[in-house]
Amino acid sequence: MFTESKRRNTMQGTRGHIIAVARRLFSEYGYLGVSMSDIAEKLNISKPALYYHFTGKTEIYEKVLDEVLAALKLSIAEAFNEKTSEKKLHRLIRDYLRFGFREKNLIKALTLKLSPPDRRIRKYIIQSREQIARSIQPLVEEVFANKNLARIVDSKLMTSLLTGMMDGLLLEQSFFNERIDLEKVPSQIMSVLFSQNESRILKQEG
Amino acid sequence: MFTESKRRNTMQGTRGHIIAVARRLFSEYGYLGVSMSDIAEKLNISKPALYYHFTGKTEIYEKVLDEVLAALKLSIAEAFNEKTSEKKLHRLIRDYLRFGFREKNLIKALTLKLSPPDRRIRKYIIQSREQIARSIQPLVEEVFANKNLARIVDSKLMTSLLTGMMDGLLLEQSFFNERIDLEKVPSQIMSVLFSQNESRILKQEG
DNA sequence: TTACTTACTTACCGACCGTTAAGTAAGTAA
DNA sequence: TTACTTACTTAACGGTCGGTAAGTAAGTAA
Repeated sequence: MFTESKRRNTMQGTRGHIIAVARRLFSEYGYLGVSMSDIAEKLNISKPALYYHFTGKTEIYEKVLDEVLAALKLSIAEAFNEKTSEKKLHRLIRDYLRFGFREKNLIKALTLKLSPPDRRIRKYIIQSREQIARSIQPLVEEVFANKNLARIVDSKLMTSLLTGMMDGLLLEQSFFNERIDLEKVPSQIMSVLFSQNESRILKQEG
Repeated sequence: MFTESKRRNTMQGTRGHIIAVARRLFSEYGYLGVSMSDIAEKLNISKPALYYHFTGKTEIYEKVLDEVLAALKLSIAEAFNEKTSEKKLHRLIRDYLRFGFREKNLIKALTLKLSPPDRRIRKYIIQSREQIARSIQPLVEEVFANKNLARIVDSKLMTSLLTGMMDGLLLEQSFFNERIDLEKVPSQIMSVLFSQNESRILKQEG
């Protein structure tokens, strides 16, 4: 029989370790900034061992993206558990920023043109971003509905401005090393985007 | 004497060509995505010829940044020629977005960690970004001064949100290939950021 | 015990990286 | 003409890249 305990390294376990380590490296240094040797070294295994588990660098990157984007989607879904629209959006902003801070360069790196074999990764990222935007937009619409701004800016652009703002903050923050204050900034973003004259939308949620 | 006309390639002329070509390439593919061979090939000269004019890749990149950032600063300075604060800011936003579109990956690429010899480039970029932020902030303050928001969000964060928003839009736009509509978007950004109940701040400027 | 699979390792491949050494044709200065 | 400088070229360097071929120790199945 297959005695799990005596096996020192199971296929699945090692794959998981590789992805976890690669995720940290790619998030920090970007796709071009991380070599297969870097990954292997961090794992204390040989470079070719990586090719036992994956077909190549591209596949590893793809699996890392799978994991990360799944986590982001989950995080967004959870924000919908909050009670009011405002609280939902507030939490979504906070979690998005938190996420973006951890995975700094993972996606950003891919905006750079890549060699042909990596086009499908690009496609995959674009798809994922579209999905994310689509999941945010209804929420923006809700919060946004009864404001006067709705006559000037449609909710799609508004969503775009919101995600843009968040991405931009993350970009800026990766230059200067000040961390975004997740206690305050989400509220302030909401004030800026959605407040009219009076703006006492939100405290923190418990 | 020095007969300029018979000389086929003058030092300065060639340097200028190299920088111009390198600028286009770095803007499109980022620092790591462009090799010295790429640059040389586009110029129809040999790779070592580049080392006659520059000490290395780093210096070329630095000169490209010099040129580009000077252009951006000039463009910002020109925005201050407009008459009202609103028009100034409107034009600044438009020009910033236009600029960012052209130089997509030039600066973004540098958010990725670089090898030690390139640290100074990073430093240089950070400095430049700080300068730019400082030049925008007073304008934000002006437009922002008599709005209620000023009590909730300070002008520094507001500036940060503005540049963040613009950078984020550019980032997003580099994923999907839709161009930003420079006729409309700047006004809409201003509406979102600065409008209170009534928002008829701006048409276009002639 | 024997045959086979799993999970690696060592050694190496060709391509390309940024960079340098050495040579050279053309132009300039005396 | 001679000596020198300018603006390159060809050839090659050591290093690293992503990827592969071949061998191997340990575990499993009969």
